[in-house]
Amino acid sequence: MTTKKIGKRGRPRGRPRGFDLDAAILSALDLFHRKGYDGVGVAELSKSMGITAPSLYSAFGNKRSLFEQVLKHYIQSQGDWLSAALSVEGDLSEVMTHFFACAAEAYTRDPEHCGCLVMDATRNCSDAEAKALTAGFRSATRQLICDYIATAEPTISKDAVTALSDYVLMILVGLSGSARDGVAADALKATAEIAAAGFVQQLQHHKREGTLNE
Amino acid sequence: MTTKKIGKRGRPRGRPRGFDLDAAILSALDLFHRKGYDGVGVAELSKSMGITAPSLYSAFGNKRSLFEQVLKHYIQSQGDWLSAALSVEGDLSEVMTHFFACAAEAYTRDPEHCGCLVMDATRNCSDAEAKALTAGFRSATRQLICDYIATAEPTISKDAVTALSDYVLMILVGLSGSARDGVAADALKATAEIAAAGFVQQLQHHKREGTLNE
DNA sequence: CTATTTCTATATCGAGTACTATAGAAATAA
DNA sequence: TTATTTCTATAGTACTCGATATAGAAATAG
Repeated sequence: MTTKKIGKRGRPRGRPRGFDLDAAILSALDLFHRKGYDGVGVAELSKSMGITAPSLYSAFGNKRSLFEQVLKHYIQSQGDWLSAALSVEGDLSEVMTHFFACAAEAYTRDPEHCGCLVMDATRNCSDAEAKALTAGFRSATRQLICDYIATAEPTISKDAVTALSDYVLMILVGLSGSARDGVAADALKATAEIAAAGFVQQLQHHKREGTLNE
Repeated sequence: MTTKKIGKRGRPRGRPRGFDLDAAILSALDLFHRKGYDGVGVAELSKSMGITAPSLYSAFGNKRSLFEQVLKHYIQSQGDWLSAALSVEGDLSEVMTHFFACAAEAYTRDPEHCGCLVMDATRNCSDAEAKALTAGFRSATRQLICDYIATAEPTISKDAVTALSDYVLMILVGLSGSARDGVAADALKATAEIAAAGFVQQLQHHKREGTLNE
């Protein structure tokens, strides 16, 4: 993990790396998603990548730093369903109902990689810094949802936005955990619909409150 | 873990055990609840119990068997809120709203032991048999809820009971996981109320279906 | 070519994992 | 008392953990 001095022909000075970084990250993502952070060892990671431990450390620093890069890659690739689900047309109730359905679908799409890496990869993890990494991404997700709700429904109170956002995140935790517990895709989708009904009802409750106070 | 031959005075033959079994199980429960199954080692367990590893193995067999006994103790003590919450007077909607509130309260009552042992202790666990133990208790919980709903509302279809039970368990997973993620007690209680609203609405939907088909 | 840089492979570090063989201590029964 | 049973403590099994020191191989620059 040292900075590379670039030669005149654009290539770094010494012997070039003998493996593909992105492929290695994908390989690590596969394992971290299956087994969680503590469930995977460096030996298994390096073997799955087809490289040796020193090469892994040279390329990624350490296990935690590799996990961080895996998380970022995950957000950019698999995590795109989130922003996509919030980009559809419709009022807030419709969008969030669609959003919950998308979550249930995303969390069960690949039976080998159930649930969400951000939600569940560091559960019962002994490494506090690794837990902080996922916590940061969860916090960012919560902020995203907060902003979306506040923009879509400017009339409801800040407290109401907070409560609804907390609820949405709790549902994501529940859907991800249930998916990892083996709940089937259609069953999870049905529970997501019920969860959406709760959101819609609570939102209408807050909207009534808002108009009463005008 | 051998069977003990009882002497004439009711006490076993040899040297009696020098520590309290129940206190040891409580000590193990404390650690398993904090850190999960894989997060605790036998050395830490025995140290916390104030005994040595051989004494632990003699008394409990192995780590997994100790965990099993801890789980059973947990169900009988902390888990009593579940049956208690289902024993109150009221219609199904009222009871389940109370049930969700009780779950949120139970999962945040002790800040040192957030969430539910059955829901979260074996997340990302490498021991398949330990995972099967918690899965069995989750399955029993689901059955309990299934039976309760079917008894309280005999008119709704079997599929509706299944869908509602799946939803309840998903909410428990979400509440437990969120509690372990550090969501505050009052915030979790607010989300539990929204989740209850979803249950009530879906139940009324199924009841309308039921009366239409009569 | 030589010198330099950087990758890779072997082998290993100390610490921790679940678990146990052995011996001694403490209770019992006879 | 002596013999038996069972607990406890020391020490150690073989294994895995994350991480690395060292040496050699392969690419560069000059």
